[in-house]
Amino acid sequence: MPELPEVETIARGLSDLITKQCIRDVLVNWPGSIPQGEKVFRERSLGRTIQAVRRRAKLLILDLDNTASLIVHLRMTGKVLVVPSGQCRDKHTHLVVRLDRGEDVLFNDQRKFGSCRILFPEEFAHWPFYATLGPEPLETGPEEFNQLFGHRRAGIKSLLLNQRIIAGVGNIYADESLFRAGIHPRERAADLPTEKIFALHQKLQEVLREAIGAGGSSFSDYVNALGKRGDFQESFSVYGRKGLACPCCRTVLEAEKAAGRTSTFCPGCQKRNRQGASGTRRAGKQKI
DNA sequence: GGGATTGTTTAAAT
DNA sequence: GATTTAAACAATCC
Repeated sequence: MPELPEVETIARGLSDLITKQCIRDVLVNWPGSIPQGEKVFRERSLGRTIQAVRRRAKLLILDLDNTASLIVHLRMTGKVLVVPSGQCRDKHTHLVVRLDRGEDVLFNDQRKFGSCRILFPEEFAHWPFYATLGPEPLETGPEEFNQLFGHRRAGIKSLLLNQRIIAGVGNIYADESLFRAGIHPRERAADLPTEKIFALHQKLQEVLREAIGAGGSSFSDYVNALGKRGDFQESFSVYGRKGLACPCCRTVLEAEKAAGRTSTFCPGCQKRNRQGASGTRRAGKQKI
């Protein structure tokens, strides 16, 4: 749910609220939210000042004045909220970072998949997940983008979702950018003409920028650091709209599994390159 | 209670 | 051996 635009929105809001504030206390309600354990987490954060808040991929990163970084991965249902100290605590609030000016930063996660850790630069750089992330889509030019995808035989959607190929894209923005570029989600990347790859690059950047401008998407329960919902769900063309009309050609939208995830697309606007044309013809061996 | 939800890892297949 | 696919995993909701 929180993908690049949502995490970016949280980071920007959080930056205004907590930069230059000092961490006075840490309260742990669910130890599973901090894999390093409470002792290490407290040692590395108590008395430290938050110098900057930023995003990389879907990671929210708070840089501390001891060179360490507090890194939050929201996964499915994670939220980070700033509230007046002691307020608004519910059973899904797993971690409370108490600041020195009367506010708490809450880590709230209904499904407990998210996590928070504090890493020093050396550890951060060698964290396998971080070290293997692909480039930021908004900082990638068309030629580089083409090199990431052009020769690969995997389905285009699974590549978009692969954080090692390109970072920060999830199911929403994969479906929306494929629709805008007129590409079927199960098309093999290598079968796409270069112009289509360029189109995808442009549309992906476009949809990400629009979503950031709208404060992210809140089709379910996403909220930013102030508890405010985003507006981009109003602009979805295909995501979550199976059975409804394509906003472009009015064809009924369909859904298929691609890379193990539901993928909604328009059969009219997103036609397959070759395979689809002659039905189910298939070369080579075929088991009965 | 089965199925869907998510991003990521790991195992298996090509 | 590299690339790709599928299944597993976490917890919860409907």
